[in-house]
Amino acid sequence: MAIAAVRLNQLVETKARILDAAREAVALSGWKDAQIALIAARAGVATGSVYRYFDSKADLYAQVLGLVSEREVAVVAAIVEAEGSASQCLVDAIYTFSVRAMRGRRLAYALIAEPCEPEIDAARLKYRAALADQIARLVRRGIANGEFVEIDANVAASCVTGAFMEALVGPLAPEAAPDSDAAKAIAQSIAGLAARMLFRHATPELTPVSRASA
Amino acid sequence: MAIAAVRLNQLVETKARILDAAREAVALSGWKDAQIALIAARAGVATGSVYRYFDSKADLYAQVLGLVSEREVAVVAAIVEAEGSASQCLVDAIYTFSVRAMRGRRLAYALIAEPCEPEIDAARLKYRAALADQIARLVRRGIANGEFVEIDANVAASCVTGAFMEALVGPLAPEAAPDSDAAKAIAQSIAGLAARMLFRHATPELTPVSRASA
DNA sequence: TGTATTCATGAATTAAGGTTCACTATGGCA
DNA sequence: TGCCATAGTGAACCTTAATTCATGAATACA
Repeated sequence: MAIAAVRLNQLVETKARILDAAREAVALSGWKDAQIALIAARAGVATGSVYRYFDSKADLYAQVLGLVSEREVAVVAAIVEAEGSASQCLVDAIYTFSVRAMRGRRLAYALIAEPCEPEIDAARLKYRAALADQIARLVRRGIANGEFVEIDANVAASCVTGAFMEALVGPLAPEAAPDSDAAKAIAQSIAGLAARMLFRHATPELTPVSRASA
Repeated sequence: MAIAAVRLNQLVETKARILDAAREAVALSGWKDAQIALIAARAGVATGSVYRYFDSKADLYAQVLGLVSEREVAVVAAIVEAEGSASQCLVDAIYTFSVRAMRGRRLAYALIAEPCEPEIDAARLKYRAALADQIARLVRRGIANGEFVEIDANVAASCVTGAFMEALVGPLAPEAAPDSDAAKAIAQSIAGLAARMLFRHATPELTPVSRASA
């Protein structure tokens, strides 16, 4: 039993290694290198082995995208849950998401904007929807306590999500390369703007200092 | 010379027929039917003939996307140029774009959100950029005359463009099917929200009646 | 009418990478 | 030690459309 567990661990580990290799490849040079043979080589396994862990290429990359997305969605979710005004949480969430994206720019670009296969495109839609869901919760809170204008929470969440995602496309593009300070400034503009959509009254401060390091 | 002109016309006409066929096919059932052989049949020419007019499949679809986009960008540009407050023009532009998109829902879905080949994805980015450029002009005007908050016009334009585009994804999806009235209501929500991002003061009326029929 | 040029045809070819599978290696177990 | 189940291997296979091209038809012009 103990040894069977070791064996199971190896399986889990190999799968993780393939997922990692795939993520790294995408983070390094985008979808053009998202080829089974290349990823297998990078993971140190044979091409065929990939198919012991994943049904298909689409499955593999959907899982890669899912893993990375989950992490980002979780970060946003944590900020959404945080205490404080809905307005401030919204600004923080967008700011943090943006800064993190620009920190891992190549991967973020691949996940958000880079032209890619239809299957990956489809997985992206889910990712965006998951993000929008988190934002929607925050929107409802803000509407409930009077901070935000009264509007359909899902429409509002889509608008907010679209706003900051689209605004990131330019800064994330490989030919752009804002340094850390520029990235923070961009993130602040984006967060301030996108959140303004919903504010009933004045704009809150755009200085999400504390949670920004998340 | 006279006859050469006739001949030239036929060439132009055939090319147009292929473009039309491609557009129709996409408008009918999306990118899955965007196949050279199918489009050729639909246009009433042989498969090989398509290659007398287009370098490649990617070229053909880039041109299809370009043609349709140009029209929409032109509509937006006209509203951007129109007299009146920048705020009102912004709301009108977004409203009109949204209503038009939902009127030609399947094609709009394909152009905006449907998972597709990387080459088409790439063409989409240009389309969005062109739209954002128009919005940016309006943003500059609004900033100049004090209607809008002072903010980088390009970032702002991206946010606005992203906001309404993303908000349209849901309503445009094939499984959704808002009727004409519902579509107008959605368009109004979107336009009102997206534009609010920029307003320095109060929200203007969300009743872009006159230009909405454009 | 003859001929050169251009255009159209669509079956055959190509390409590129995803997927399979017959075989081998490994490690647990009696 | 020998056997079995499970994991690994990677070259060969397939699939699916895009693309080509040898051939034929049509047109302009002398």
